Amino acid sequence: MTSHDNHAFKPIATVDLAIFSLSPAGLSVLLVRRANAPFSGDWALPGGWIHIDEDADLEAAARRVLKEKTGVETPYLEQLQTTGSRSRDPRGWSISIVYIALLSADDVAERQGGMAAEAEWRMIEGEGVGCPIAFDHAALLKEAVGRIRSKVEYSSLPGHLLPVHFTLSELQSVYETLLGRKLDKSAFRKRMAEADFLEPVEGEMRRASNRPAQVFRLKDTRSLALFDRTI
Amino acid sequence: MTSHDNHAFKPIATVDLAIFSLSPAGLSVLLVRRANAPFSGDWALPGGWIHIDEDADLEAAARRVLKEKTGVETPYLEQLQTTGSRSRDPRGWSISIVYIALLSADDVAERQGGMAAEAEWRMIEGEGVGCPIAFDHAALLKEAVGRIRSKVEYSSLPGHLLPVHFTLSELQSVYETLLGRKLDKSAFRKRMAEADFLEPVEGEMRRASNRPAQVFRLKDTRSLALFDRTI
DNA sequence: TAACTTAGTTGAATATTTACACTAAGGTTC
DNA sequence: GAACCTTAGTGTAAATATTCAACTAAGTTA
Repeated sequence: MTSHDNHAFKPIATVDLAIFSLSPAGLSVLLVRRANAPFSGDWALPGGWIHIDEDADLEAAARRVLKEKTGVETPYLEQLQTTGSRSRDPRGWSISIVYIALLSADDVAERQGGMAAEAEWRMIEGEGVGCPIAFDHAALLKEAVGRIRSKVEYSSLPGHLLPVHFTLSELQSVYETLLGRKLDKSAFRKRMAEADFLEPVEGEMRRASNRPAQVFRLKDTRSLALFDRTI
Repeated sequence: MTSHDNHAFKPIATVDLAIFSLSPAGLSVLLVRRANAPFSGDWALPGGWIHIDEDADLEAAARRVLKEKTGVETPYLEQLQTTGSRSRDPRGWSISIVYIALLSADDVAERQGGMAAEAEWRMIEGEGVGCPIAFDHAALLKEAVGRIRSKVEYSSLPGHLLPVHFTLSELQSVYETLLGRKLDKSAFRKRMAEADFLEPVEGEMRRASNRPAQVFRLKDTRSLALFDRTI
């Protein structure tokens, strides 16, 4: 290519994932305990090398890592950002391509067995988890949490954390939990209707000791719907 | 680290830039002509290897490339996305970290000399330039143009393409050009005032054969202001 | 069957947006 | 220098959207 071709820099490159799910009190992220140096024994975001033979592209690598750690194959997945520097890994100049994955509560419930050993869900408190984590993963997690909280304001993001089937009241409740404030029921329903990302599951009603509620599902589990305005 | 440590994959990694400026009819992007294989002689987004000794982190690498190609040191710079795949470069599995840079019209005017030879401004028409470009750069450019057009709707982005000093009418005109539609003057001025990213240059007025206009500048040339709603 | 609970809708008061007209401040023309 | 032209900048009334809270609906439980 250029004169640089001879000493073309090949960095250490990993794909790391901030995998989120919903716990009753709010957002949780999946952490794994590192088995080897550096940071052996510390908690970290799950990640791994790109497998040149196995992975066709970056997103495929992210899906592979996700499947290895959780057993889940069809999450909502989006690229967050890439960090790279001389100092973030003691082994040398390294790059991390970070993805955000959102797991449906159904996936979390079903795949308890498929979870990697030494993996653990940790509640998000404020901008991160309460304990130190390896590398610059605390900063990456902070970015991820910021992106998620921001997108709750103007997208269908919370719908991707619920079970496949849910009611409007359940959806509203997740928005309220993630936003940390109450929403008006009628305004909320109007926004959801406008954004047009839900479809009723015909004939399915959630029954309790009161008026039954219509059950809905996402029209598209692979992409977010964006609102014209904040919720 | 893990058993992968022995065959830790080290991809080809470059930092590539979509450098935008304003021409009278709209947005332009800087392309360079490739001197070597692959795609020798083709136009491409400017980019380069990471210099392990010179660059502390990815953004530093992007700034270095930008300075080499344009002479500009203080642009607005933001990371767009990272692509990586087996097939995007014939030399093997490769990664490109793509940045968007916005150049002030003053920078473009002043640094005509500092520009790299074999570099050229190309008008954006629709989603890209009218001619084929190397690698997957057409797709990257399309993403970059999409991000820019989207951010015009809810941010101060167009202000970073103007000369350092400008009037509100000039700013509105850039918004209109990039959006492809006319805006209401009074609503536009209200948005700008709310967003609070402009400061008047005291005593400076743009004079013509009509009422003089107050001259403004950005309060912060390194970051975008985001609006509460679309413009 | 009355009471209770949550689902889902309606509507009046309030705030925001939009469209457009208006005033302001120069230079230019005659 | 007065009338006129052009663009800067502001004001306002009508239309639209949001907010807040009450209302009706449909089930279970006592």
